[in-house]
Amino acid sequence: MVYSSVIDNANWFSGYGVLRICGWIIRKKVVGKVVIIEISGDTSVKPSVIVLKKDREPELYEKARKLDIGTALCFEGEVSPVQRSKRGVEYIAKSIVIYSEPLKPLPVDTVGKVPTLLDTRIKYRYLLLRNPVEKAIFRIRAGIIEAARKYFIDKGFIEVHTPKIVATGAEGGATLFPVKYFEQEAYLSQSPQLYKQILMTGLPRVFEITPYFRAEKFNTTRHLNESWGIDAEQGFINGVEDVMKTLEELVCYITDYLRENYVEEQEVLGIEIERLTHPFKRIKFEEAVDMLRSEGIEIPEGEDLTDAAEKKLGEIMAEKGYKIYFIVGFPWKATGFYYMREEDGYHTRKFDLDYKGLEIASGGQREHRYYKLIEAMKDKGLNPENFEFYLEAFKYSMPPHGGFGLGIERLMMKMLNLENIREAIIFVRDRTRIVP
RNA sequence: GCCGCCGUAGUAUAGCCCGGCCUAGUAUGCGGGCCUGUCGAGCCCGUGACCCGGGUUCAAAUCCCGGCGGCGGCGCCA
Repeated sequence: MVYSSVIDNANWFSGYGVLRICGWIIRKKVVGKVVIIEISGDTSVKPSVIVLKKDREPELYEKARKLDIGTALCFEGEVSPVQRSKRGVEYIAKSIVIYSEPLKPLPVDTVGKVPTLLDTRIKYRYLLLRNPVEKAIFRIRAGIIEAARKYFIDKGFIEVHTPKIVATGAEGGATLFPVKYFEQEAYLSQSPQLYKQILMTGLPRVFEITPYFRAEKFNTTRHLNESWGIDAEQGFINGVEDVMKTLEELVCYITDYLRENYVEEQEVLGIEIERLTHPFKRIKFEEAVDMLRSEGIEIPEGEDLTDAAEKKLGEIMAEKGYKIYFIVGFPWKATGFYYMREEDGYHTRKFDLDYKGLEIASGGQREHRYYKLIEAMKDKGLNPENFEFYLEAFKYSMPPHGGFGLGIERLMMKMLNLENIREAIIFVRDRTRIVP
C-alpha cells in the first residue's frame, strides 16, 4: 500500500503519472550497469526502490552511483513496469534532487543488518526511524491512537485535555515530579483521574490521550517515567460493567483496526496482531489469589498482586485459553480512595485488564456520593481539605460514573511482542534518560 | 534504595575465569579494486578499538580498589 502524504511538497503527482517521492537513502548497490537505491520516506514502511540503468539514464546513473547512504533526496518518476526488488516498489526516476548529505557515515545501520543495542537504538532513534522495522512500530503506535479516536467519537465521547501541571496528587506527593510554579508548589500530573471525574458534572462521556508523569525509581522492562495513556470516563452508568464494556470494545476495535489497516507494518515486523473478541474473561480477585496460592505463590491478605504474581497468573490463564482478562473486585485495602466500595466494605469496583500477564489498563466505578467520598478519604488517612477543588464538584449532582486508563506502551508491548517498553516510545524518559 | 551482570574500532561482538603466544580476532560499516539486476550479494586490499583514574606485577584488555556509564532482577507503582 502506498500512502498519500499530507505534505503536498513531499509527495505530489506532477501529472501523467509522475510521482515525487522524498526520503533518505538506506541502501545502495552498484551492480554492473545498474544502480539500485532504496529510499525510506513517509509514503510507505517499505522502501521505495529506484533503479538506474547505465544505458537507459546514463546521467542519473553516474550521479546516483556516487551518493552516500543517508543522503536526503527527492526523485520524480513513475512506478516501474518491471518489479524485481523483494524489498519495495520499484520506480524509474526522471530526476533526482539532493537536499542534504551526511557529514560522516551513519553511526547505526538503517537497514537492520547489523544489530544495535537498545541503548544505542534509543540514542539514535530518529535515524533508526528510517529503518522499516522501527518505522513500522511507530506507525502502529499512531494507528492505535487513530483507532481509539475513531472508536470514542463514534460512541459519542468528547476529547478533552486536562491540566498537566497540578497542585496535588491523589495520594500524597511521593511519586510526583515537583515543578516550580511561580510562588506555588506544583507537580506534573500523574494521571488525569481527578479532573476526568470533575468533568462528569458537565460532560458525561470524555476521553483523553495523555502523558502520565511518574517519579518512581523503576528500572524494569515495563516502566517509564513519562508514558502515555488512553483515558476515558463515563457518567450515568448502571455499574462497573458499563465501563469494562467500553474498554473491551475499545481494545478489540484497536486490534481489528490495525489488522485491517496496518498490514504492511505487520509484515515488516514479521507478526500478526492477534484478533481479540469480547466479552473478555472476568475473574474475581480472590479467584486469582486462589489460583496463585495453589501454585505455591504467597499472596498476603488484602494486598495487590506483585508483577511476578501477575506474570504467573498470565501463564495460568493462558493454559485455560485466556490471553486477555479482567481481574475484578479488588480489596479496598489495595486501591485508591476514589473507587466505589461494595456493601461488604471489603471489596471495591476496581478492575485491572491484564494481557498476557501484564497489566495494561486499570479502572473502575468511582464513588460519586459526597459523604461516602469524605469517609473514604479519611479511611485512607487523607485530609479532605487538600482535595477541596475536587470535592466541590461532588456537591452538585455528580452522577454515578467510572472510567479507565489504558497504557499505550504496555498495549504495544503485548501486541507487538516487544521485550522492553522502551521500544514502544520514540524518546524515552526513564530512570536516567532525559536526552534526547 | 538493594542485588547481580557488563563496559573492546562507527555499529555489533571474540578474547578476561587461568596475566606473557594480543603486533587484540570476527562481522558489518567506511575507502579502493574486481564482478555481477543486487536484495543479509560475492571475492580481494586497506581502515579503525581495550570507559576513566589509581594499584599489584618483570609483564595488565585480562587481577585489585575507586569513579562514571549501560543492562537486568527486586522493592516501589493510579
